[in-house]
Amino acid sequence: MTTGSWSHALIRDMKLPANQFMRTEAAVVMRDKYPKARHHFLVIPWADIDSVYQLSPADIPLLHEMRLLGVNAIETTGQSHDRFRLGFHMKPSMHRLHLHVISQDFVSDRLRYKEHFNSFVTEFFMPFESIVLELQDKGRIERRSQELIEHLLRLPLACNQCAFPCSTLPQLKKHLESHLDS
DNA sequence: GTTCTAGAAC
DNA sequence: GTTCTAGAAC
Repeated sequence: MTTGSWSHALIRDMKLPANQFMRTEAAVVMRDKYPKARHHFLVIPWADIDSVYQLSPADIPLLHEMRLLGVNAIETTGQSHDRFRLGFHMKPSMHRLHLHVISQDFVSDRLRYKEHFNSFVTEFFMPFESIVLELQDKGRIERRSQELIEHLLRLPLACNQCAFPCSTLPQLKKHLESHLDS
């Protein structure tokens, strides 16, 4: 194994039946190994697509199948669809396209860094529909600048559900718990 | 992606 | 004292 093998973990793990929460001929749903909210799924295609930046308009039917799998996964949680968002990270660390399906509580012991939170609540999280629209309009997904990526991940912490000010991550995490079951 | 850790920043 | 940041991981 090379030192970069961690970045191929999704490609490895999706093949293991124990990890396949759902599967079709096109894609697999896995639970995120380090969930950043109470419900956090990944939808990963079998096709060798590295990231959103390798997508073409021909992949739109696949994307819609991935979205449908994500919706099916949401339904197993018993929670309302509007408590979830589906989207892709602007700069993914792991190889193989993966659609995040994540509940918006962000209550998780695995949410440990400011960047974790900002990667899901800022424009760093690129909503499913906006990716489809960009593919339709431009024929591909244009790479974002490193400056923009760093800016988004370093934005001040702000609760995604209200205007409560949170200056530190421990403060935010405690505040997020107060939103549960509300 | 995560973990560990030292030093800075608060 | 607590939190954040940044770099290494053989």
